Amino acid sequence: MSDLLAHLNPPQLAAVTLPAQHALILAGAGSGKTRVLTTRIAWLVSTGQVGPHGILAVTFTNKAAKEMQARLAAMLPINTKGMWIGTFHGLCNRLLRAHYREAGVPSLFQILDSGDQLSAIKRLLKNLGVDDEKFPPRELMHFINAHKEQGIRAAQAEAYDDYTGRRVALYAEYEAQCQREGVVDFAELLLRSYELLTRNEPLRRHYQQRFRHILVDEFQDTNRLQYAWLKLLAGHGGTTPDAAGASVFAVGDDDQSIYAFRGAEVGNMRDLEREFQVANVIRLEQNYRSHGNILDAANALIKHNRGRLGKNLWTEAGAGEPIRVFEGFSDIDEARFVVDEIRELVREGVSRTQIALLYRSNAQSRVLEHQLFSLGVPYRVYGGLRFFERQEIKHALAYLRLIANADDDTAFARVVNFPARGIGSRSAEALQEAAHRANSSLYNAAAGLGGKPGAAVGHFVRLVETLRAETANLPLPETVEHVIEKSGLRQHYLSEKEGQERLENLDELVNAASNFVQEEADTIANNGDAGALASFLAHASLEAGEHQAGEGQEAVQLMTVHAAKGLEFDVVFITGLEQGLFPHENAAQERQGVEEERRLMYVAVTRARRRLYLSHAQTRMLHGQTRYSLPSAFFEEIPEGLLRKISRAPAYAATPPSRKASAYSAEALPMSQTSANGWRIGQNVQHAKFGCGVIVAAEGRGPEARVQINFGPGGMKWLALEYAKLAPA
DNA sequence: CTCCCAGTTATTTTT
DNA sequence: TAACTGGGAG
Repeated sequence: MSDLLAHLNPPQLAAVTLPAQHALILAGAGSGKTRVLTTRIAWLVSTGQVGPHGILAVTFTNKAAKEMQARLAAMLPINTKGMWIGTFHGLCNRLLRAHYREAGVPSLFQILDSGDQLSAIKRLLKNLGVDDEKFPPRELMHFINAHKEQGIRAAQAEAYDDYTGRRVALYAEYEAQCQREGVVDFAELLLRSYELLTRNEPLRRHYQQRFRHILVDEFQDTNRLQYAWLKLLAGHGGTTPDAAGASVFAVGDDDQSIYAFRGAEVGNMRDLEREFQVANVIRLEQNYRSHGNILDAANALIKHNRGRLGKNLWTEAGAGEPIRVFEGFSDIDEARFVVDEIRELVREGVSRTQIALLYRSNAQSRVLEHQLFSLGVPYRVYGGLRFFERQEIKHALAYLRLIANADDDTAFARVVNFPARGIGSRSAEALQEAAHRANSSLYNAAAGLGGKPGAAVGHFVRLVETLRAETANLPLPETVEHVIEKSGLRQHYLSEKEGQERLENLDELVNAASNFVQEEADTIANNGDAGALASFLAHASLEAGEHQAGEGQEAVQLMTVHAAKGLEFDVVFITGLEQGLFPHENAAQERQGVEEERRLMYVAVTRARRRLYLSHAQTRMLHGQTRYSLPSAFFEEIPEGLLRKISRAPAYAATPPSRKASAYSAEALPMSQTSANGWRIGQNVQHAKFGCGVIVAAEGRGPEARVQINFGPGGMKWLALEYAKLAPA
């Protein structure tokens, strides 16, 4: 046990060995947060304060849950499988499977991922004859999820106007449809298990007494429902706090809260402190990742935010290099600089996997990729389609879902005519119609219809029935294999010209099933083969798999700043640091928007271990138009002394820029972009009220003429030339 | 049913 | 610019 606590710094040690009371750990970037969390659990268990049974550890991502699981397995001589360690959604799934009757869901309920949910909503609108122009499915989905994440059911939702009234009604219809089909979306997993525990007192007491210690990772990312769920499990559910409740150990960093846009409430940190009367707030401020200059920059930047819980990172490592700043005259120029610099670093021996290229939005990767590709630098882009989201995989899973639950209309609609078997839109509509009238599932309607609108529908029903019968006693991997074969999926992709990769993925699905069976052997043994299929399907929905994109080993890493959270690299390039892009212009409108952008920048900066580059471009191709921007306001928020402006290394300076000759001078800008009244796009101007800006766009002539100006911190403004008092700057 | 064209739109994303 | 969607034609 003593080596368990060895090498912990004083605050870390204090956090790990805190008595069984509520605690809030403010863990700065690179301060050993995961280590504290796992060591805390290991310490609690190995000192006999609590059995593995009494632990509940919650994370946001499967990756984090797995890492915690693995580290614990290495620290403790016991089987860690008995502990409840997982994501919010994974744990709720577990709860609902265990108590499906009490929760009012079928034993083999299916989980809709966001794509499935969207198709379910589209189908609902079609069935009800609702105009999807007036009620865009995406918007409705967001409306429904936002309500669920606030713990609000359709019955309680406020209809403050006619339009919202309609949306609430659709929310109610959606709930009914899900219930009928025996499916549950992501938000529903949480809400349903929250309601289960609220309404079922014996069950609630059982879990409240069972879990003695609740540990939460990335607490700043919790939404309201997740917080309420934690409160309930910790015994803070009723008006009378339960004396026998669990101790909550929450670890988070308000400065790294970057998911407000999807419902995260940083305020939960303060609420926890207040409502749980947290006496133990511990700050982990010693950073083991970055050199001093990088931390100083991060600290100075984040100081511009208000209402922080407060934290200042420091390191024992030296100051290190200054932060390098580069200004390109175009996005292409910027990319060229970045790639030249990368090649130089690689030549000096830096591993490409230790170089990260970060950007605010995915579209920015294009130019960078182009440059990397043309100079033959291996790279890997994060994001994009993941394994279980690929269409061939979703198709195969849909067949499996129908076997497990014939009422799953989303799965039915997906594959009833895939591979094509002559069930076109008219048969599909007839089916929808029949199902709607009979208030039954598509599958039942199809079975009841017999063979009337063409034998094809009957064929499909029989196919599914045959598949179900034939796979009833097969082990999971064989079931998957069988379904791929007999559904005609393999045949279909065999004859498709681009089908090769899809076939490989289908084979990979069989492998995934084998691995799953092996890993979950003990869990599955209790539930039988039907249980194995259901848990595999849940696994597929809850864990979409790796962001697979060219597993190239020695490759430069490209990703959005969001995707970089939690990662670290020796060398980091933050690109596109321009006003309007980063901070993003849409954020200026949102409440607290700019502060969230600043936290995003803080996350980006603190990814770097040894060297940090900040780059921006004067012009950039955006939505097919050339945009002119000022450097990001964030440059002003970092002490000048930490920054060093650099220009291209002499050897590369000679490379002729392609898009425009002679950079850096406004005169070089194309005259075709000249607007009325002598003002030019790209020109720097001064405005009495808004200060300095750049003309970004222009329209109209004479007295109608308007120009759009990017005023940096002042935002983007359209001004009529006739009235605006502009002066050249 | 499939293919093609025109129109639309354009932060960030895990489960 | 480019990617995706929906509608219409073959």
